[in-house]
Amino acid sequence: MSKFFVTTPIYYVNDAPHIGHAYTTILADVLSRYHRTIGDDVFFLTGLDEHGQKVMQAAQKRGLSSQAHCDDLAPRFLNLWKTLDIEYDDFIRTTQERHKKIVQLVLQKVHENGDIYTDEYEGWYSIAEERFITEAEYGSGQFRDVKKLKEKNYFFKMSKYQQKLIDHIQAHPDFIRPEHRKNEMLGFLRQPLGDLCISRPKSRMDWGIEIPFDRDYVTYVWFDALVNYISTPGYGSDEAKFNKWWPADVHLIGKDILTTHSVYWTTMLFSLGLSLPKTIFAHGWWLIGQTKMSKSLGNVVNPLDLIENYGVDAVRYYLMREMVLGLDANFTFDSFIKCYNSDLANDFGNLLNRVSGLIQKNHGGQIPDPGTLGNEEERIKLEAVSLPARIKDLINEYKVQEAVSLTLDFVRILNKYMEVQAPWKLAKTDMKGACRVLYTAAEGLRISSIMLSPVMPEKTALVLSILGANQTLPVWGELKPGTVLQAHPPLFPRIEVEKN
RNA sequence: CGCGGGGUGGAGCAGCCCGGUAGCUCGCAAGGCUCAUAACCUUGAAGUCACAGGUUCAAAUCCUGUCCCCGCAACCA
Repeated sequence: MSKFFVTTPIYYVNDAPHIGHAYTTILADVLSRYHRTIGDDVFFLTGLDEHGQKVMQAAQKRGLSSQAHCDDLAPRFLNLWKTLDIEYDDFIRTTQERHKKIVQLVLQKVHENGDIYTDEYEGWYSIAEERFITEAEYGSGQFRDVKKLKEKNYFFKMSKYQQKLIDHIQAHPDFIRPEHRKNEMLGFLRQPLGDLCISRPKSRMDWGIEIPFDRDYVTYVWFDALVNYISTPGYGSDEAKFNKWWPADVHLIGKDILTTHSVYWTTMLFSLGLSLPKTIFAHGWWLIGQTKMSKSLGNVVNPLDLIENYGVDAVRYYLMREMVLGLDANFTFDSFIKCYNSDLANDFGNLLNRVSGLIQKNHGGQIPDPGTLGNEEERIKLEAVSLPARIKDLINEYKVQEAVSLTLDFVRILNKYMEVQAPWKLAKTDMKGACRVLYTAAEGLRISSIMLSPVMPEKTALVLSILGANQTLPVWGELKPGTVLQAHPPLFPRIEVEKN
């Protein structure tokens, strides 16, 4: 048995949860569930980033303490995860004591290693936003009341590890994925790397973790947030646990925070002398039409609306089926409906109805005995039993979309098999043949359900319970003849769209 | 010449690394079946594989150039 440690980013508590958050978290959940089904020991970590200026300001506006504000907002994410059937193993909040003390420990260590120094930071400061803005932001001209400001701050010697990082990326082709992101990072690293400002004076912003060697400062986002990946699995608090889980098998992130993870986080780990995560996987964005989803455009899709109407499994399936991991994907209502109707209603759901309907009608509602398999059945069996290994390869390559497609291909093979064998005809002339065909189709359906269970935990559990096959393995022959089928409504009722 | 990815039937994509009848899903047309959620199965129409050269017996696939689209260029999944 091997272990699998997967993380999502910790989400900023002030954002409203949207499809991007949901996507990353569902992806992590699908990978986790998959690894659990093959017997791996899984640790799935997600959580919230609760410090920083925006939180502080929002809390002040509401007349709440910053902590009370966070406590009020955190359930928005927790409730969404519940609705989305997310089975995480730990949920870290950066304001938790267990996290804060480890961040301080980390800062202390990095400081002792000589990787933190003070300097005067000079940059463009936006009075309206109460923060320093980047050169690029300044150049955009979107900020008013901007002035040059000098401030003493603490800096992390990121530059010191530049060459080591380049070497690591080149020596580990799976470290940054997909490959074109790796190339991007190597391109980025051809220029000299600067150091990282990691502090804020409390006089300006005090909602953060106090820097252990200077109480007038709090640490700013990087150490605060990224350290969650090691503080949660026990760094500095539970050595056995930490050694079991670290390094992470994969940090799942959006492509927008690739630099943060592959450069900032990585150099921090270098300073601590810890090993690096095996893979940092940057997925793409969900686009609406051809444009990015954004609050200002007002085109943000709330996953909860879709779930309410079509069920959580359909939404999970669509998100996994439609996006090639690493590339951007288009979210359209139309493609959602098509995906739902063709894959889930017509192919998967309908196969269940065909099989269970015939067994009900001609075989007294009991799964028939297959007798001796013929050539066609052997062919189906071969497809079925080779499926788990093929899917394992795809999942290990993070080709979730292909793994899902492959399973659906098998479902289509089963539909075709039914069509060709026509057990409804056989029942009139060759009862043994009808039994053999229906058993084979039902067994194929069972195995495909198991393969789809990480993506659609609820509906596949339903199918398996209808077949009386809960807790079974994707091995041929686990379906027991004689089992009484349960009656059921259509699994995925077709969505009828009004044509205009 | 900052770095990188891509341009394949009406739509969305795979194939390109390891040259050799252009594949999948959706849509469209005709037929079949009628167990099933008007679902399922078969067949068909539809592609100068961005463009121009080159290598080769043979190129979507390798090389060169051109045009167009997109991503990254330090902090929105």
